[in-house]
Amino acid sequence: MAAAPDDELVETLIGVFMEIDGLFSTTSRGLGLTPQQAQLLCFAQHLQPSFGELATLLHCDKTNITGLVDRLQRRGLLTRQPDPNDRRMTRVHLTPQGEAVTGQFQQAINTTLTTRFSSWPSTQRDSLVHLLQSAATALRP
Amino acid sequence: MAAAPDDELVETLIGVFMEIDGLFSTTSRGLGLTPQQAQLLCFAQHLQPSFGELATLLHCDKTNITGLVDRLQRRGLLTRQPDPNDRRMTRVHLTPQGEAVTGQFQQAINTTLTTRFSSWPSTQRDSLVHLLQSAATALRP
DNA sequence: TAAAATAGTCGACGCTATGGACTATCCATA
DNA sequence: TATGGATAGTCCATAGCGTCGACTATTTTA
Repeated sequence: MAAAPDDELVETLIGVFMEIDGLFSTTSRGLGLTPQQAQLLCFAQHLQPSFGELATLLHCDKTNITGLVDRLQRRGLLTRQPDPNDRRMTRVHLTPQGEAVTGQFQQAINTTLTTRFSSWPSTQRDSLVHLLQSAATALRP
Repeated sequence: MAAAPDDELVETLIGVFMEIDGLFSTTSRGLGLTPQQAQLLCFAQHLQPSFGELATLLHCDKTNITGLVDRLQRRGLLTRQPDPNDRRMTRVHLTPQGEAVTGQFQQAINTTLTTRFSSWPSTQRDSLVHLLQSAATALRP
């Protein structure tokens, strides 16, 4: 492959991406959720996002959100709440059951991820956190 | 959130993951491919993977690969080749046209990713590469 | 007040993903 | 060497994802 330095950065970034992708898929499936559903629930946990906000957060069309929310609402994990300030908007609120399963998902991700890094010395972990924070802002255009 | 140090690592990892996820989606869509199709083409570029290998690489069931390959074959981007050593297996080979579009995809990812990091000094880039390589192996169970 | 922009919904269409049943092939080992 | 078990791919049915275009209701702006 004879990777140039830049290609090496790209390559490792994608390697980490694919590992986390797999972790997200298997973890959400284990809880009876699709990855998209799990991601939506995580976004709805602290904000009460509107449908349009969910569409931009999930990088998809707004018409997709309708069905996504329908299925999660049918299972009692969230509710539609009208926005008091703008009657065009609908906001998504998690039910207690939705909070529970979202917490389960996050905890599962958290424990597998932290156990994977448990052998790392804290100095190495700190420098990775620091570099990843810069990388995340660099990646946002 | 008052994140503990470990939660901070998880949080930044997921932040980077989601940015790359969005980049993959928009880039593949721009070339008329789904993200799964683009990923399959990338895997088929240097190896000639069997269907089962593709299934594990893409973290999905083998029954899914049949249709995925069907659609890419119908568009002339790859061919099915019987394995000479094991007549149960079918291997996937890219056509020249498939090589071309795969190269376009990779180059698009590559350039946007490297321009995002263009302002980074090379020492910082090197240490990120080094840490990410360790992280990728740590993430593989 | 009329025109333009925004928020969500619906229907049609194709792609993704799984599970179960099926065929063909390979590989033990009796 | 036969036969039983494992493996590789396919097909079907079903559910979910994702987009586009058209539509209604509600703001916003001119």
